Amino acid sequence: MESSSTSHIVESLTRAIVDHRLHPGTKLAEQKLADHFGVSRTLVRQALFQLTQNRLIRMEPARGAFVATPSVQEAKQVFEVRRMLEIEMTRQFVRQVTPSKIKALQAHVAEERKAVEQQDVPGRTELLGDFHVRMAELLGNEVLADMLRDLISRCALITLMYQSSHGAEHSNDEHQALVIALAAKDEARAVQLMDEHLSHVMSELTFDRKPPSSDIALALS
Amino acid sequence: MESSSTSHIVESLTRAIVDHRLHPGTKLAEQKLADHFGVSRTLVRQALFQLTQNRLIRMEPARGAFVATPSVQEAKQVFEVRRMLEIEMTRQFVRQVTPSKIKALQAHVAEERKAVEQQDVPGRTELLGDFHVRMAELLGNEVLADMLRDLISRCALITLMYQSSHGAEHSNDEHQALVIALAAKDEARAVQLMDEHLSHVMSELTFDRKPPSSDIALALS
DNA sequence: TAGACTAAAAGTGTATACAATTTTTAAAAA
DNA sequence: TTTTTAAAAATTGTATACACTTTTAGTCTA
Repeated sequence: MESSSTSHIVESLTRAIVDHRLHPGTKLAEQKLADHFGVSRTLVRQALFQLTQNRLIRMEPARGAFVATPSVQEAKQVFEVRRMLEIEMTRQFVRQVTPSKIKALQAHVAEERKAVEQQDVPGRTELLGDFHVRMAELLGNEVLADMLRDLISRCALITLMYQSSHGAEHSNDEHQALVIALAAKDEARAVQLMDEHLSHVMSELTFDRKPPSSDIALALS
Repeated sequence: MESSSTSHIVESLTRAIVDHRLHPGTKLAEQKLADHFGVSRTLVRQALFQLTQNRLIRMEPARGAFVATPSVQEAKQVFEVRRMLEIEMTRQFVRQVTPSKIKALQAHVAEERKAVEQQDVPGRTELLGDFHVRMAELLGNEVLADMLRDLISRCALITLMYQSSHGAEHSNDEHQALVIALAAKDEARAVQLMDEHLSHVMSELTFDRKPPSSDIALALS
């Protein structure tokens, strides 16, 4: 397209994977990516190595890069780690909640609702994930926010592989209920709601894989 | 040295940083690293980009790579995230504890003690960190273990920047006490001990920076 | 001596070249 | 028709080349 650099490629590919335009298992041929971004393979390669660290792709020696296909076990563990982080995050949030933070979350939930109603699938996926990152940011913990961003990106992959029914409006409702509990400073209830929310997202996964598809040129256009 | 590849360089540099042979702020000149590893800059560069993702190094445009110098704020946030993860990990550990898992942890603590007594500084640092990773592994959550590995690597950097008194034997004692509580399936006490342990490690940090040093050739030999 | 300017040296950012490996294609054999 | 084999094409892994930027060293000036 235009001005680039490794990080631009990383972001673009991440976005494509999280938005489900690139499916698990898709081969990421270096030259094709290089052509698409208008750069040399060198830069593409650097980007791919970075994405390897997030577990969004895997590289097989001499065979190239593929969009990751997380196993059932990995999927469960990712959600388990999210649960660990977010339960404690919720506790802390309640302890240092302020009206402006509640307002920020309410505004976010409203945006979610709009995206759900308009059936804006990529938009609502992003917003539903961002809710959790937003909580971390409002808590003032950027390290936590970064970590959750990574985990949620992986969840987007997992969701695509294993999700049968997409409980989008359901998640939105649960976010809303959580914000109410946070505003009421009801720690026990907030924690319970967050726990149930994550359990619920996870319980909607059906652990029988579907086969992946594979056209990278189209996905990135 | 010998056979290489990007991941070998990543591991070698990670090790050097975690073991305090490379100090925060040290310039990582690409050609020097390339010469040291007997490869071209291409591979070094790929490794550096990967290390960027772990926050072990930072890259400044046109100025090169440096060992990261985490801010006070970042340091506190890293420990906070560890606390979140490890408190919940402790809860779960108690719930699914078995004699063989306790044995494994006891063996680990014994190794720690040996390293502390022999004043094997790099060895004890690694072992004291690995205790936490080991718990995650015994819990069967590899995703969690990976995440803790990264966080603990960052803690090694932070420790070097901000730690005044090294409470190595103290940490070892706290690990030992924790294992006893785990074995007794005393959830409340185990969680409390883990919480205090992390608070304690963090409280030993003195947040007034020291200046970094800088010879990479020596550090890697 | 200290500061500002300039030229040389060193270092980073990107593309390209080429060897080694894998994948594809096509032909031959069962 | 299916399987095997072999050659060709495509792809990855690594090194090198070169433009551009930053750093360094030295010279000139105040």
